Amino acid sequence: MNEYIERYKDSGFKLTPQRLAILHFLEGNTDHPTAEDIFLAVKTNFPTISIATVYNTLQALKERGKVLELTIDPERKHYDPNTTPHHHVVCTECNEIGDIFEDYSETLQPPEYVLRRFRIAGNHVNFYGICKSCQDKKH
Amino acid sequence: MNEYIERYKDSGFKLTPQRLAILHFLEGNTDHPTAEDIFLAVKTNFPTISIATVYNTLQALKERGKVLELTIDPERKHYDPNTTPHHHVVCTECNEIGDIFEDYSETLQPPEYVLRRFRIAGNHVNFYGICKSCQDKKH
DNA sequence: CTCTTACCTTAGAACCATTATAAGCATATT
DNA sequence: AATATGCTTATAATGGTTCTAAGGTAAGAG
Repeated sequence: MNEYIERYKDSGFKLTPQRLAILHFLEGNTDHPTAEDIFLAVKTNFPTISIATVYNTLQALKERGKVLELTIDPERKHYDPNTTPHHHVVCTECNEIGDIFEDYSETLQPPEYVLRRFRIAGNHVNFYGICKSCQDKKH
Repeated sequence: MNEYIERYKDSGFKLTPQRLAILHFLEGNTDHPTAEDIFLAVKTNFPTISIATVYNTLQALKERGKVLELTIDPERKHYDPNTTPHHHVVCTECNEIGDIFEDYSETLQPPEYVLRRFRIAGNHVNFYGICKSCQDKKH
């Protein structure tokens, strides 16, 4: 837990028990949970937590660059504690999201007509497909 | 208008006046409109149209592969009548979306550990940046 | 032609993820 | 101990999207 104290002091981010529980759940999590996923998981150890606290905490983490909000699933937002540049693969059946750690930056150059209209800050690749368990479901 | 009759007969998609108005607005449109954008635009020529009809029509077009639903803007869905493979650039300030017609498919190969878990059907690149008019707004 | 059927449109209600509100709580500072 | 600040919470509000149910339309059957 000292890791957190180190990481968040000076950032005006109070490490309350609720926030520690959320941070602990997110630490190393590669499931790309939704706010509700986080809420339900933390609730088992911390039954009084409110969904509003989850959203508030995610907002604060987002502002501090500690978490990425993913707009990939058309139905809800997902959160990714891995803020290093990487990409994703999404199951078009169940919306499961997987990580892709591959550096495509060399080849992903936006064309001239885009550079004239936008100052580009980053990019992100999504692959779409069907995951194993959804393939199996279709007998 | 005969183009539409040709294009949609046999697909069980009735070409009502409302649908023709929506198709006409979408034809060649590169603005990536939201359902509300479409509703407001069509409403000027067709004041009785309902937003439900816009959503119903978009759903039907989506199912027939005539329109792509874009999950890029965290706030709302956008629709793209251009269904050929292409990519997008998004302004992180105003959510304006631009098209990128560049073929990255050669180099966008998902790694082995992804191919084992997903049957990949496609990919999509988003570039993030700030558009001209938002750059100017920050004086 | 009329009748039937299938599908479409519409207003409004419902839904649901997310955000806002306002009251109470906890902790650090004076 | 008093105060201030920021956090948590339940609940309400918001807003995009979907659902519902009633009526409309037009093509095909008789």
